[in-house]
Amino acid sequence: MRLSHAIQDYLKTIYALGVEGRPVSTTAIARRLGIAPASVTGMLQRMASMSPPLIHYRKRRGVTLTEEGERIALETLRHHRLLETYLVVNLGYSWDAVHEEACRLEHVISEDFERRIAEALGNPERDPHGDPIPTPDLTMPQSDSCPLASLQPPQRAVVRRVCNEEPPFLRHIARLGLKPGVRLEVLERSAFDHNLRLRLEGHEDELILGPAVTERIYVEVIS
Amino acid sequence: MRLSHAIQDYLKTIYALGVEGRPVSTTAIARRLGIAPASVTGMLQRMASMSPPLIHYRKRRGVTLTEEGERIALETLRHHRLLETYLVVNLGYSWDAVHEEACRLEHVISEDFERRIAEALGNPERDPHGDPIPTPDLTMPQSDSCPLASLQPPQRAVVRRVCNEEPPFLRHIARLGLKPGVRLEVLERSAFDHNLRLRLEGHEDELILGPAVTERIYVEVIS
DNA sequence: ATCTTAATTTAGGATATACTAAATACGTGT
DNA sequence: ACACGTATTTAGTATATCCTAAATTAAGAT
Repeated sequence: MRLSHAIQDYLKTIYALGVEGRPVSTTAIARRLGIAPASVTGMLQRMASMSPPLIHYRKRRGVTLTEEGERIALETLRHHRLLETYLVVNLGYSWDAVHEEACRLEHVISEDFERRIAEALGNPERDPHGDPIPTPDLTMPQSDSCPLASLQPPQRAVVRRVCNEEPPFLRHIARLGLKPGVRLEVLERSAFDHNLRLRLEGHEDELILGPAVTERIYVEVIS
Repeated sequence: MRLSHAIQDYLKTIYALGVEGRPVSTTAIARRLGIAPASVTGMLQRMASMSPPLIHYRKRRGVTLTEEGERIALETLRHHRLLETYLVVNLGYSWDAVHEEACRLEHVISEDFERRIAEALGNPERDPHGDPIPTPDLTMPQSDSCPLASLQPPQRAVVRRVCNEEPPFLRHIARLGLKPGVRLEVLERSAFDHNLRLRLEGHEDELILGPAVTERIYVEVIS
């Protein structure tokens, strides 16, 4: 049975908000999707009473995904991230412009289309922002990156992932040269504002970044 | 203002059925879209009363497109045919598999996406079936092809266009080698069933085709 | 234990897009 | 001019997805 775009978006959202199986609240979903909480309640009730059910719903306790719900969330996420990658690699989009386009395309492409772009890209494991792409059998590649914000001088690390889809943020990051794959060294962490001073590999000048940035950038520490 | 997929489909259909400005009937639209005539009436009324109106609607007389309606029909058709071309040329689809995929994608791609695939393809004027692709300023390329069915021996012609999207039909045509660009010579036209006997350039054996096929294949006569 | 506030759900509507059944208009042949 | 069959429209419903306003529940503070 073909599910609606709206439902696919709900599932993606619940997947994204539900770290380690903890239930996701109505309000959190509403905020993320930009719709009224009351509308979310209605939809959650419907999704819980479908067969098979897409979510476990406990009144006023929040929701978690069923196996079926997670399957569809991952399917949609795979579409999204493969599309983002394809748009950048094969159609010359800049990385800040792909999210919106992929959000619309992800709901309508066929499994055939998915397979073809995956193959054209060489079955990538990461999209241009470094987000892991669910594999064809819908398991999410794991990685042990941590927020840049958690590093201490003089640790060195590689940028792995930028966790914010907003175009202005992404343009800012790109201008600084912080794209996935870039190596960096933390020079100083200031006490109260938690700013980080760091140097990027191959760059002369230093950067100072606040937590609003460093918490969104995930890195892998170089031992 | 962004129009719904449904409305875009109605406009495409009215465009396709409305040869030389003649009004299109409710029933014809319903048949083509596979929905009930009553549903079409409702939608046509809505489309006629939008601002700007998308169609001229005269009760029980049928509808024609307004300038705005035609603009959107052509825009959608441009999307559709560029997508079909892109799927065949850049993603290796066979020509009988692209219609369905393009029907879903055409409603969600951005103008930016349109521009990029057009450029990647070298701004083609025809899709894989030979259908003309509206230009970026939304004029439809004209051509003077005619149905293969209208030829008489010993006329010679080039296949230009196959006017039927059904995958089995397209597979049949491809198996015969009748793709756009192929030259052929009409050897005989039989009197009552209007079968055509013909030979394709570069093929040894002859073909005999009935009107169900020859009326769907458009050719340009070689003088 | 109660009060207050924030989160959530219920109730009642709106819109877009379909449906079926019934009513109406049109065009053709007599 | 009329009657019949076909095309079309109207009327009344259904579903999906959103909304706002009001009611309810839960959780933390006094």
